[in-house]
Formats: sequence, structure tokens, C-alpha cells
Amino acid sequence: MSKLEPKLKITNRLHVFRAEKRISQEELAKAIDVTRGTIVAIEGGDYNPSLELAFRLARYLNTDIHSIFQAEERTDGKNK
Amino acid sequence: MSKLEPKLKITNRLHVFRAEKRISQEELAKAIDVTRGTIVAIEGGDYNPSLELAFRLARYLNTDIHSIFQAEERTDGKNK
DNA sequence: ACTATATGTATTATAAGTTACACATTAGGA
DNA sequence: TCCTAATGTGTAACTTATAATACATATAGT
Repeated sequence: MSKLEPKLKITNRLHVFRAEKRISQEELAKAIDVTRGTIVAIEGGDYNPSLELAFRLARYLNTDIHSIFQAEERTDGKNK
Repeated sequence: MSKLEPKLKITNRLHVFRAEKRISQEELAKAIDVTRGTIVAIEGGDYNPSLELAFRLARYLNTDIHSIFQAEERTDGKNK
């Protein structure tokens, strides 16, 4: 319970990169040494990974962090 | 005890950006809504902030995450 | 000397990231 | 149909990020 919302909403296009490379969540997870649950959580939405993990993802996908992750202003805290 | 090392070492040039803007740790902390302790920890070294916080920093400093943070392979011994 | 600012360090407490499971479902191929 | 890979969902345990606070110290200006 109690999920404090961060100031910025982090969205990502990880599934797009995965689709381009045609790799499964499990493959990606093993490649960057996390569990599949972590990949699911990231792709699933409101999830704020560590910067180090973001770097590992960007490095593996041969791109930069901003190409994978975008930060949006959180226009309202209580719109749900 | 038991400090699992991340796969990548995250370094940063936050103090350089601060120096350029001539702002104190406390000013920066307030601007991005963290405590000064968090700024000290980040500048101090082996510290892995959240991606969301990295975005807040980059946004405030009018730059991108990679200009502030760099990921190095962890070459030091006893890896794995 | 005094004062205020800036930084480093430390401790405790809470929030959140991540793992390691398990179970379910869906889509495809043989 | 059966089998398998891929994905979604959930939860408990563990680790780490961050907050809140206090204390120390150095430095610059008065």
C-alpha cells in the first residue's frame, strides 16, 4: 500500500526495441542480468528503474537512455 | 556488510554543473525536491540514483542524462 | 572574534527496486 | 489436440534509495 507518486512520469519504448531485435523478455532479462519480472514491470508502465539498470538496457540495445525512456510532467496527481 | 556491486559503475559530473551554475548543494536539492543528503551522496561517488531523479537533474540543468552521468565497465577485481 | 554559508559525515526510518518464486493465459506449431 | 514459448499477474523476502535529522568543520566576510 501507499505508492507515492514521483514528480515525473517515466514512460518507455522497451517493447518496441525488443520487437525490433525480436528478443523475448526472458532473453533480454538474461542479457542484462535481471529477472523477467523486472522487465515485465518496466514494460508494464509506472515503474522507475535505477539509473544503472537504464544504462545496462541502453548499452545492450545500442542506444541511449533517452531513446528508451521519456519523462513526462505529471499533469495531475489524482487523475486516475 | 554485504554490498552487492552493480555491474556498471556510475560516475557523474554533477559538481561541475553546479560550479558552472554557481549553485550550492542545498539550492540544487531544493530545486529538484530532494534533500541535500541525496546530492552529497550522488556527488560523493558510488551511488546509483533512480532514473526519475536523473531525469529531474538533467531537466533542471538543461542537459541530458548522459552529460551528467557516465557508465563505466566495472574493471576492478573480484568481479562476479 | 563572531556569523553565516557550504560541505562532509553519520544514524535512523521509510519507500521503492529487485529477486525468486508460483500459477495462469494465450498463441503457434507439429 | 498436445506441447511449448511467451507473457501477465501476484506475493514475500531482501536490498537499496531517499528523507529527516544532527553534528562537525572549514572558509569568507564583517
